[in-house]
Amino acid sequence: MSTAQPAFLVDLKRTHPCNALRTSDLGREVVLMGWVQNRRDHGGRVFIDLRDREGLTQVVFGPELNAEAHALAGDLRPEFCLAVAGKVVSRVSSGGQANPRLATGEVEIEAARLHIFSRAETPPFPIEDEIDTHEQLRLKYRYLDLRRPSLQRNFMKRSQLYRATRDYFHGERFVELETPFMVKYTPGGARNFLVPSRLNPGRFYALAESPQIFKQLFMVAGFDRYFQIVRCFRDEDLRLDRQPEFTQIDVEMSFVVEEDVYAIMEGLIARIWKDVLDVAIPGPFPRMSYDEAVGRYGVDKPDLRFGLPLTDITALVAAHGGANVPFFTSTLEANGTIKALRIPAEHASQLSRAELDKLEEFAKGFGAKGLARCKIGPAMEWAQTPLKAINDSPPARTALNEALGVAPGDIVFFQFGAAKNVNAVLGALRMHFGTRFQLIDKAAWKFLWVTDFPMFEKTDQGGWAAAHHPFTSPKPEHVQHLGVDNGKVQARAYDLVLNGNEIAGGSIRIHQRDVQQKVFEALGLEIEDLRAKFGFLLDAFKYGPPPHGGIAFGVDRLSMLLCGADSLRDVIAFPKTQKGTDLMTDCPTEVDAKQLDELSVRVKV
RNA sequence: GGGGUGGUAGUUAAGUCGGUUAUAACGCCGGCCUGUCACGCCGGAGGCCGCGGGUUCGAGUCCCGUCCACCCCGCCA
Repeated sequence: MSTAQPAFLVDLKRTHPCNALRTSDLGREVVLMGWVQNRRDHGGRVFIDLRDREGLTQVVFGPELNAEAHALAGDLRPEFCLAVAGKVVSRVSSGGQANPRLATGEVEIEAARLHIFSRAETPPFPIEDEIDTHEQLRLKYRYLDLRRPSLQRNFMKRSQLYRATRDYFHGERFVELETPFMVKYTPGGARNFLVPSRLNPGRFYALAESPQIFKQLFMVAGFDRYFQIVRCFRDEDLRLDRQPEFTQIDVEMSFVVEEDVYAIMEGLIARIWKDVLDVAIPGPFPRMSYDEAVGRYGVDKPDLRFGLPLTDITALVAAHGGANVPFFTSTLEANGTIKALRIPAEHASQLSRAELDKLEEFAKGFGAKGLARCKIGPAMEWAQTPLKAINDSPPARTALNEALGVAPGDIVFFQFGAAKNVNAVLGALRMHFGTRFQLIDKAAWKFLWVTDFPMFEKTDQGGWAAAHHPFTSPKPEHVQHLGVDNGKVQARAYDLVLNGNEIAGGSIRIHQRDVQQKVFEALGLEIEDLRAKFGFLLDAFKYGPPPHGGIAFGVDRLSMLLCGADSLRDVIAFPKTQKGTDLMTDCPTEVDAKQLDELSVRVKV
């Protein structure tokens, strides 16, 4: 009986992982442990593929090799966990063929002993890379999903990413420091998860959205260079690339300006790409202002792997008095923006009438009222378009054609109205076409620093909110506008963008109390309010705060890009669903009345 | 808060105009097989058609509601 072989694990240790053996190991006595990938039973000859996180090795059983093991091998089923001891032999010399698709395909193990550690029920889905299973099921049986080689590769890469990060920062004299997860609740920004305090009835901790203030206090404390790989929590709606708890590489440095931060982070990226993918990422990365990014690409995180830039034609149209084109004149009257996206003829010709019509629905999904377009005719006239009145104003048409750089056969898409909506729609449309026309080089790594962000954004209530966060330093030359003309103030903030994804964001912080005070005031925060919320920070800044700045990377997104994964859930071991539930543990749950009572919490539902 | 897609055997899917016993593939179970590697051959089992109502002689199919998962908008300082 198999259970009567306790020698395994005690005096028979695993000698190799399952991807290690080659013809150079022929004749060696080895012990492998792992899971059954597959069994091919020919009666007098039984083959199994034994799998561990490294790979596969074929094991062969035969009555003349070991009768007991051969008999037991008949019982084996996928995902049984077992140990095999035997000799490495050549498949060809043993009368078979090599399998060129396996790293270990020239050899096999002749099983002299077999020990079944545990049997397995039939798994709900096969443990292999190419599975076509609803994610619901994968999440319920996450421990089986995680057995799949592709996910194991992802997590081994993520582990390397962590190692590269720690190695790099320690080499640059950063100190790894921890900050609390249970912190003071501050309204504004992302919603917080709350933790009731049993010892302080009626009071709550918040789970930290980020270690922002604490890392600044590390700078006040003189740690100079800090980093941390840290979990953060935000109670916002979820997406493909957003989880309620996520991980950041959090960084803060004293005595730096923007260029110092860029240089250190470019070094980090180069190190990570070298160590994880063995790819060289030369710096420095290109820079682009927020205005240019939004102007040319419609978004503050442009994907530079392909072109298709947007063109703002508002001024040109205005210069021609709207050219008697209804959409143009009404937009000008409303002080709106007019932008265009040109699709060159070579791509435009692929678009059927039906597809063009469907694009309008696509645009509406991003807030468009419609999607005006025109086709450039042989004589450069605007055809098939609600803007056909332009053809009655040849000078205006010529000027626009020139600005757009169009040629016959091109199709141009237009948006009119508030700049924010115009950019959102055309930016999304541009990305759509990038994919649709396969313009995106999948192997490219296009890094970009986006700089010169606005300091504030208008809120729906007509007030101002911090675009980054309220500790971001305004540009010194803009401090005079604080509270006077907030829209003019630019921040010393920056984002690192990779292939159209924001992978990091940060800023040079305010270290002068008076400037901090002015920013708070510009945001409309009351003084007492301020003292209550951020008094400790203002107090800290009384005691010689150094100039400082930092950045935080979204590690999950970074891992996703490094792994080429389609979803954040493929690089987070135990992710939540879009409703924030865990299908494996069935969480969150209700709690019993006694527990609630102890916490002085009453539940309304 | 809003829009979209999906839920039928263990899994992935098909299921026409509402009509007989709900199909297929893979998987699973039993048997045979000494060179397979998507092994092969023979045989077999397996269904709350997400859930709850309704219409109908009759519902997987039509209607209403609801739950779950996924994608997107809003949201994410």
